[in-house]
Amino acid sequence: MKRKAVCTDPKWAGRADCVHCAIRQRVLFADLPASELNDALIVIDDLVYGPGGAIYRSGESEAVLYTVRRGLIKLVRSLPDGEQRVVRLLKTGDIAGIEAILGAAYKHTAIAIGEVEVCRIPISVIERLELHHPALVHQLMVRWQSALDEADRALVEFSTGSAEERVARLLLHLSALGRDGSCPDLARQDIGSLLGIATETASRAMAELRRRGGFQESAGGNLCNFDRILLARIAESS
Amino acid sequence: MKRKAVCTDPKWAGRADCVHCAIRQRVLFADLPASELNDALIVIDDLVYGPGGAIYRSGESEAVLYTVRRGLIKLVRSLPDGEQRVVRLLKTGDIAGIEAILGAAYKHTAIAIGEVEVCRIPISVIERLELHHPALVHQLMVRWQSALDEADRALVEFSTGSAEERVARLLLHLSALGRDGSCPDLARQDIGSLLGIATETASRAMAELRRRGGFQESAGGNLCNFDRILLARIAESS
DNA sequence: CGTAAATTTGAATGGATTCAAACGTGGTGG
DNA sequence: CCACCACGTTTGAATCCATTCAAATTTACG
Repeated sequence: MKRKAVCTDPKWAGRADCVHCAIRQRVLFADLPASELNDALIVIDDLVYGPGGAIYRSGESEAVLYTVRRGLIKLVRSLPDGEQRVVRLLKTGDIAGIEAILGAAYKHTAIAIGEVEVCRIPISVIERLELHHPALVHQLMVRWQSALDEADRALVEFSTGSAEERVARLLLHLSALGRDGSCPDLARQDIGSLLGIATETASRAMAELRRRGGFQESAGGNLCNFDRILLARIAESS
Repeated sequence: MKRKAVCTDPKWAGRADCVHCAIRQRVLFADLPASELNDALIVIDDLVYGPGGAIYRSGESEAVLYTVRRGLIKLVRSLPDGEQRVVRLLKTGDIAGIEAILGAAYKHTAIAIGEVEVCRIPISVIERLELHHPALVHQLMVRWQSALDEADRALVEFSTGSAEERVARLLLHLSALGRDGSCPDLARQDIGSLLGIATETASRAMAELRRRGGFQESAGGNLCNFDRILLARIAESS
């Protein structure tokens, strides 16, 4: 119901071209032969979401999963009392909504941070490919495991220690994502929700780390020039 | 190297008997025919660990995973600075060390809380059964997903809000595990490490909840008679 | 029964939160 | 083009909750 006729959907960027995909070796179909992919990609769409755009919402079930091609996605989960928390961040190559494979409703709401490009892959494609390619099953397991690793990281690194330690660990993590050593400047509210601290506390910690030379901000509003040694020292100074 | 000759290992309780297993419908082999299991169980051991016993340790790689038959296991992860945190608890039917399927080293240290009985399943058994039974693959995915759910729960419910809220949520969770409405009285240190609060804070919060009638303690040192309505109200009183 | 370990309780400290206000910035409309 | 508003960020100050250190108490166990 979300999907309109192709040309009227502002998010639609085109049919996917898995065979020539620039990040193919990083995604789910890494181990599949090109011949198999041609059949699949007729139903795989390439979508672009703007900042704050919702890829899917908690409780929906669409029988679709998404591969992140570009940008950063936050997975948000709500507490019964209305408070909500960012559970983890998804980067290029990660999968959003993997629980759809099991027929389950989405467990989180997935929101684009900045501009995000994703591939929308129906579960039916996975199921069809799965039959003949055990490698895909293995890839799925790898993805599940790395989601689990990230979840554990969120708990151990981002939810333990003082506010400054947590922010330092987050910056170390983010700065290691891209290859150019820069990373988007997250909203203070998102930082707080991810680290389990108040927005103001996140702002204070960021200001303090910048003042101490832990990082700088580039023209495009990105963070750069991280002093990883300094940040690492702060991150472990319990 | 940990495994001694069968009869000299004090943990060894016998060969597994999957076909007649009392919790078979709750474990990994739920969907497999009995005929297949007979071949497998010759290498599946039934082990019993005492309180504090280590099923495996972080960094080891044994090509073995474990099914929890009885008791509670805590998965512990250490921070670089030496501090350690309980990442999540495993209950009857859960799998410990599922990452071994991917050939990875164990990501946590698994410690028995109270007496714990587990089945020790070599990965080779999984791989052999996997070939002919897609249902097992599906079961594995289900397990991975539920581990992920539990990890998210640890973050959202156990690592958010005031100390009292967290303890109330933990008690609600624990009291829902067994069918008799009782649960083991966790060590205050474990509660603290699981909820990200100090041991003393955990003790104070438990005392306060007991004083308010949130639960009582039975003869066996277990907790019982939970006032789930009261606990739920406390858990959501942000 | 006696020692070690865990739990509980107390009091002081400190860090994070909260409430408020000031500041900067981007966008809209006059 | 500028005024103005909305929104996010930053900063300040008071409060509160959790931590920390310490000691008392209970429990577990040889």
